[in-house]
Amino acid sequence: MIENLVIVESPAKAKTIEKFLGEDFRVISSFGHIRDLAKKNLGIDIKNDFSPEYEIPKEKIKVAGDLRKAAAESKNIWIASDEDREGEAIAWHLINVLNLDLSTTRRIVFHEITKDAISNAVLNPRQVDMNLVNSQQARRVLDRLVGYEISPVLWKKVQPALSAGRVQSVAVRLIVEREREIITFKSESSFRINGMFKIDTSDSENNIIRAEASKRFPGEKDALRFLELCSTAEFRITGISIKPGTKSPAPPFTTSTLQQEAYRKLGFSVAQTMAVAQKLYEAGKITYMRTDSTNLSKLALAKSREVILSEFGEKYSRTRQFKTKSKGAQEAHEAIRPTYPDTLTITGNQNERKLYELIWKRTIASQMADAEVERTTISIGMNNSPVLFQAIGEVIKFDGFLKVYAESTDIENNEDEKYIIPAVKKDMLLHYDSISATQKYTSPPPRYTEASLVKKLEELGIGRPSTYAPTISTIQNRGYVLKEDRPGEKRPITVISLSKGKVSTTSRIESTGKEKSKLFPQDIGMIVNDFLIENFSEIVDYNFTAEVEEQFDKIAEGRLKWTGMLDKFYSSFHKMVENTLEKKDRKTGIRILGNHPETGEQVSVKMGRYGPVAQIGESGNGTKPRFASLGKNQLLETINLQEALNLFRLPRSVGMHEGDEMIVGVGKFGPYIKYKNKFYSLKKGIDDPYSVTLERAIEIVKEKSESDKKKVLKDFGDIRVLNGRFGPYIVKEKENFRIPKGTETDKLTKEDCIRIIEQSKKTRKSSK
DNA sequence: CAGTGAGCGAGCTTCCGCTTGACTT
Repeated sequence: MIENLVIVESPAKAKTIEKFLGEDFRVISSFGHIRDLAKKNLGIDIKNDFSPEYEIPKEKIKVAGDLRKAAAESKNIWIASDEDREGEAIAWHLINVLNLDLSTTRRIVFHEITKDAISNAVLNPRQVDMNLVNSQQARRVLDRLVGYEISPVLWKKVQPALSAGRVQSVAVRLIVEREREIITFKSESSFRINGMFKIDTSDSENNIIRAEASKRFPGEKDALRFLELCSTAEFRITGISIKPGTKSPAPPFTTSTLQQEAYRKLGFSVAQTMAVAQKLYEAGKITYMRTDSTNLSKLALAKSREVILSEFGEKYSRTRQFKTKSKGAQEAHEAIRPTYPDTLTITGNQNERKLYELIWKRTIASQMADAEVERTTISIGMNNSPVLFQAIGEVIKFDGFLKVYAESTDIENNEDEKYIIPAVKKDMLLHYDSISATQKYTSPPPRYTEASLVKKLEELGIGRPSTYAPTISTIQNRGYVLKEDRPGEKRPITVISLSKGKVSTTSRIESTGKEKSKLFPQDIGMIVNDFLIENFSEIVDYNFTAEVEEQFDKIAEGRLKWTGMLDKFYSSFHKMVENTLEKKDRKTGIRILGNHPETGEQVSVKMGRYGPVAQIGESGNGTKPRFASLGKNQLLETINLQEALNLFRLPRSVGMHEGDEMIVGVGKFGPYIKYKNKFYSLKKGIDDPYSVTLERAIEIVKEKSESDKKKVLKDFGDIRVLNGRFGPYIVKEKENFRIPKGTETDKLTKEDCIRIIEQSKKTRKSSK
C-alpha cells in the first residue's frame, strides 16, 4: 500500500517532484488529458442539453490502466494537475475515470516546483471547482461543434478532407488578407537625401557628420534641383540636442516569444523550437516550455541575482517582476527559464546549447539594470533652403542588460545607422563632402513567418501555447498555406550625387521582394477563407475567440450556465450551417478571364479536382473544353488572360535529335524535357520551358547522361554501386543498402556487395 | 516521378488543448 499518490500532468514534472517529497509519496503522470469527446461522431447529445459523450482514446488506455492500478494501491490521492481551465478538467476526468473516493481525494495546485511550494500545496487541499470544469466543457464542446459542423460543409461545397476551426480558420484569414494587401499595394518612390559633411577639426579620424535631409523629394527633377541648391549653399549647425534615455530589458520568455526569438536569432521553425525545448525540459535544464506567463519564481529571482552579482557586479542587478500582458493568459506555469540560472552553458547537441543559451541570456537580462544611452541630434541648416539635415547619434553610457541580451525585431533592413557624432558647436560652418539623392521605394506589408503569425495570434488571444506549433502545421498540411522561399526581383533605381560642385546621375540595380521561410496562401486557402467569410462571418471574426472567452470566464465564476451559453450559441450557429448547405452553390473560385483571341472561346480559371486549372471553352453543346494546370506561384486570383493562354503552349516539341523528338513540358516536379521516354529536368532559374531551344535541350540531356555515368561506381549487372547525395550506396532491384563505415568502396567486389545486402536485410528484419 | 478535368457512389475526411512516445525513413 502506498501512503500518498500524487498525479501530475507531465512525467518530467513527476520525476522532479518525487525527489522533493518523502518516501511516503509516489508521483505519477496522466500525460495530459486522459479522456475526450468521442472521436468518430459529434460526441455531443445536442438535444439532451449538450451532454458530452466522453471516451478514453486508444493511445490513453494504457495510461488509464496504470493510473487505476496505482490509485487502487494508494491510501490518499492528490490530484496536482495545472491550475487552469484544462487542468481542472483533467482533475475531474481523473476522478471519474479512476472512480476515486472523494473523501480521500484532494485537489492541490502549485505554481513553482520547489519544496516549499509543494509542501504548502499539500497543506491546502481543496475540492474540484465544477464551475471551472464547466467552462472547459463549454470550450471543448464549442470547438467540436464549430469544427465538426463546418468541416463537412466544406467537403460538400468546396473539396473533401478540408477543415475549419475557431483557431486555424483565423490563422488562414490573417495570411490571406495580408496577401491581398500585398497584391493591391502600389509601390511609390521618392528620393532620400543623405549628406556627408566635414568639420574643421584636428581629429582627422572623426571629422565627418552623416546626416539625412528631413524631407524626401517626390521626383527626380525635384531632387536634382535640390542638389543644385546644395552645391552653392552654406551649411551651418543650427541646433544640438543631447537627451539622455534608458532602455529596459524584455520580459523572460513565454512560448510565443521564445518561438519568435528562436526564429529571428537562430532560424528555428516553430516546431523545431518546441522539439528542442522539450528535450531541454526533459533533461531538467529548463522549466516548462508551454506557458503564457512571464512570472519568475522567488527562487529564480534570487538565483539570477546571485549570478548577476558574481558575473557582472552589483550595479548590473535589478530584480524585476513582469506582468503578463497577453490576452486570455492562464498563467499555470512560470516563464521559460533555466532551471538553474547558475548553469551558464550545458552539454547537449548544438541546437540544444544554442537554445539554452538564448533562454539563459533572456532570463538573466530580464533581471539586469536598464541601459543608459545618450541620444544626440544635430540639425544642419542651409542659407538658401528651409530644408534641414539631421544627424542622429547614440552613445551607450551604461550598457546594463545589453551586456547580455538585445531583443531582435522583425524589420529586416534597418537602415538607421547610429554612430558617434564628432564634437560640434552651434553655428559652426560645415562644408559638404558629398550629398546624394537615392530613389527609395515604399514596401508592401511583410508576409507572415511562422513566428510572426504566432505573435499575431497571441495578440488576438487566439490559440494556446500548446497549440501554436500544431496549428501552423495543420494549415500547411491542409494545403491552405505554403512555407517557402522566393528569389525576388531586380529593379533599377536612380541615384543622383553631388561631389566637388558637380551633379551626376547614375542608375543602380537593387533587389526587392526576396522572401525566406514566409507563409504564402494557396488557392484552396483563399477559396475556403472567402467561403467562411461569406457564410460564417461570426466564427472567423478576429474577435470571436475573445467574445466566447468572456463567456467562459463568466461560467468559471459561476455567473453563467454552460449549457445555456452553448444553447444560445448553437441555435444561431446551426442556422448558418443549414442555410449554407441548403442555399449555397459549390465554390470553385472561378474567374472568367476573357475570350480566346482566335477561336473566341471563353477562357476561365477555377479550382479543379486536382488543383487549380485554366480552361478554354465550355462543356456542353458537343464541345469538349481543354484544360491546363496553373503553374507554381500563379494564383487564381491574379492570373491574367495572356498567362492563362500561355499554359496551353506546353507540352511542346522543340525539335528532333538523333531521330527522336524532344518534348518540353511542366510536370509534378517542375519543367522537364522528355526524350527517348526518359525525363530530364530543366535547370531552375536558368531555363524557361516556353523559350528553351533545341540546342539547349540537347545540352541538358548530355549533361545529365554524363553525370549519371559518374554516378555509377561499380556495375555488376543486377547489383550496382552508386554515388548518391550521402556518398556511395548499393542498389539491387530498386532497393538501396548502406555500405558499412570504413569500407573501401573502390575495392568492393560483387561478393562483398552480396554479403552487405544479406547482412543489412537481417538487421532490418530483427529491428521489426 | 513528369496525370489527370465521365459519372456514380460507398466510405472516409474534421475541431482545440493537455501531454509524450511509437511509428517509419
